[in-house]
Amino acid sequence: MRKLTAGEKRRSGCPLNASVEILGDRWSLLIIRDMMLRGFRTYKEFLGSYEQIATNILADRLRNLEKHGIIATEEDPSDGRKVNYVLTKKGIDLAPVLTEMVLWAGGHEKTENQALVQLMRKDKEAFLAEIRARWENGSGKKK
Amino acid sequence: MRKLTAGEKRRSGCPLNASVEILGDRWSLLIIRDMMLRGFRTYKEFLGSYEQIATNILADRLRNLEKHGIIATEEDPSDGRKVNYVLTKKGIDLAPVLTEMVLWAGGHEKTENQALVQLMRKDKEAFLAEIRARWENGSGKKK
DNA sequence: CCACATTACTTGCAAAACGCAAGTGAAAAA
DNA sequence: TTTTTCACTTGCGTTTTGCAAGTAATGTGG
Repeated sequence: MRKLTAGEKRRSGCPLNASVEILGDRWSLLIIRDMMLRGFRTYKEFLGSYEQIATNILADRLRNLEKHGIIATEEDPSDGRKVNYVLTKKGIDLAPVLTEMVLWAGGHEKTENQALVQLMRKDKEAFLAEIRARWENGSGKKK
Repeated sequence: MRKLTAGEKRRSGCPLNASVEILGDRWSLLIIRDMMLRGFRTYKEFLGSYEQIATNILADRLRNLEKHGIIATEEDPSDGRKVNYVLTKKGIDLAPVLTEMVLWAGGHEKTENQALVQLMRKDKEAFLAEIRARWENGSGKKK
């Protein structure tokens, strides 16, 4: 559990408020999604995602997620220009949050990717177990 | 499932993106929390909540939640000044999302109300069933 | 019945966040 | 060695947020 750094003050001690202060914007969870579900790791990959985040916002969000210990950076051993972003344990633990948000919208809004929704709905625990397994062995990539 | 009204365009069809576009701000989920967990129903009660939302933001967020069919308004039979806000089925269905966000922050951030976190952790399904039951019989209030 | 209180807002304005377009510097590729 | 790629930063206009104050409708006490 990280401490709050100097300037930070929470509006309240409520756990939901903490989540909302850290993740409550239009981009942070989409970045997590791209890492968790699509195996994205680089700035360029995030920029290529369908929702078209702006470059400065992406840089800001990555900084923020790292500051909160949700992602970490690694330098690419084979390419000095690249920065690889990876989920930490804290980041992987957001899988149930993402899942419930997908299920909620999948059931109440007109959305695509109903295949994913069906998969999650059919066996939520198996789905979560697979994500955890993928990240436990380092890569975050599908086998 | 509601249709998108004229001016609205989703950045993508991803269900997570839909959730984030509807609920991804610093206040909407706190309002849902106050309704779901504390039985709040009026503008004044929301204003009195610990996080101190501004009056114009509250009005805007309530409008938005109603527009998305997450809450509904009822006029108070005994007091013509009051407007009672209640969760719809779609709103109640956000309970798992709230729960997972509470559990995540409860486990990874320094927060208060660990009693709630423990309760959710110990038997998540029972907790969700109780919330649904409370709202099924109309009131949303604890017995 | 009349003054005052309460409820649910709206309005105005300053500050912060967001988003687009363009630019930069370091490393790799041609 | 020139060009391309990658991960950003900077400038600037627009939108959102947040504070303070105001308003209209309804209810209450004397």
